[in-house]
Amino acid sequence: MKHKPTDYDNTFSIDNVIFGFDEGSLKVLLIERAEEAFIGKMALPGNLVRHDENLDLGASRILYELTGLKDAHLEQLYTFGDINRHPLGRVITVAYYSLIRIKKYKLQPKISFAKRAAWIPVAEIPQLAFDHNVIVEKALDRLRGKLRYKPIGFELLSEKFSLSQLQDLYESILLIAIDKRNFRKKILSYDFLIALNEKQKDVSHRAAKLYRFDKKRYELLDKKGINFEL
Amino acid sequence: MKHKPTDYDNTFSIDNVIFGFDEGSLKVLLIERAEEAFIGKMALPGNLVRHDENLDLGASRILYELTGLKDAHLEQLYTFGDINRHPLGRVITVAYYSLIRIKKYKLQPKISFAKRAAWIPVAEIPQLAFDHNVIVEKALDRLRGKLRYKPIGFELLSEKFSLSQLQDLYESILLIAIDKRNFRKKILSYDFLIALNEKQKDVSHRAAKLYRFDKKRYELLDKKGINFEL
DNA sequence: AAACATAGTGTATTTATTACACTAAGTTTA
DNA sequence: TAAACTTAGTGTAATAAATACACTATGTTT
Repeated sequence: MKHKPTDYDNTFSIDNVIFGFDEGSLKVLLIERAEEAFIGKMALPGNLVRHDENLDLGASRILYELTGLKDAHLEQLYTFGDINRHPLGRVITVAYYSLIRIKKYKLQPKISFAKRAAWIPVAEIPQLAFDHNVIVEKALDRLRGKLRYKPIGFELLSEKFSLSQLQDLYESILLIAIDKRNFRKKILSYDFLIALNEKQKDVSHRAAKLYRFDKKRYELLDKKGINFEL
Repeated sequence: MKHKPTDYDNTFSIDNVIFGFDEGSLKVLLIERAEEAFIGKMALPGNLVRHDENLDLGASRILYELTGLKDAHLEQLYTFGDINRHPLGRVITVAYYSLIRIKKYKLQPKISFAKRAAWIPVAEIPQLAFDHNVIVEKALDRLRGKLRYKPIGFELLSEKFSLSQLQDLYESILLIAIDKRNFRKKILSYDFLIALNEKQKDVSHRAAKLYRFDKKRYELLDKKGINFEL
């Protein structure tokens, strides 16, 4: 196989899979590409890493430039490097993922590379550029695995949430049904949820009590060797 | 920051963390480097990925060339890309890991890049080239996490093993003590261990019954949603 | 005031985990 | 050749965790 060098040969890119949860369903942050390759297609917010930039920092920068999001607490997911995954050259991409509260942020691309950014329900993801559908699947697997063993669901809900909202989140991401009483018993038994003196507003039925997740308490339990599991 | 191009700039490498278990302790496969950088230092078996080579295939090829090992069932671990991790240029490395039966293979480097290959107990790993100590730590974390939730311990033991050997393995990798009766009860309850009509030989005490892991049975249970957990 | 929607609560049963100590089968030693 | 040694192998009771299950409470809308 002959090697015709291009600007894209032997480059690294980063692609971010950002999950949010809104209106009862899990969503992914996608951009519409304004440049080749795959111009006009939806894609994960990703771009080339700079020569003088660490991967983790590159991931944050790229996410910010393409969507306006900051402080997303990105975690590395997997690296995709098939020979022909990029039409313009040999580009391997390191995928990162993160969970965020959708409502806290406004989407606003900072560079023209992205025409727009939007939250798309996981069930409605179209065919994406490159191997990005595969990357999203991998991220979903990871999210589902992690959700069971780490108390990360809260990162997707607003600061204050009701137990029913939390249960909904688990049920809709893991695609399982959970008994209400058992769920409450279990999640409260860990003692990392703080009941607030506050209720839901603007609901047309009995308002639910609100809770918040106390990270410090969780870390204490974790250090003691008490492992969360739903 | 100015960019002085070198042969190593913008290249990808692969580093393999291969675990084995022998004489009651966990070991890692290391090579002695015969080329720059870090000539003479111990390192993980790793090298640059070819331009026309997928990452997974590259990992197998590199492992074979440097150690003689084949069919190691490598799994991707993590990608390390700090700017200064490689003294000769910007090289990001994709780490893979695998568990193998030490006794089944003979170590024999196929190219001069590696002066020799050797199994080194995890507790005695010296300072390695590049960021390879960090990579080994990451692989250890992953191994420990996985050992608890997937029946992978068998990949480190010979085909036929006794329950005590298996328990030893868990205890020495996870650094915990396990009750003998409870361990046996639990591991046998999963029904994926087949008792053989065979006993240990060449031991100077009562010989233990041998078992083998039945992968098909495990996969059946897994499909039924029965999750292994030690 | 009745209908509606979601919040909130307890108990009994089943299943899993833990703690715990002796006998069995071989080998080595005196 | 018997005693000492080494590791294999086994069961039960007590405790803790998971499950199954249905009604009342609180507020809103009609």
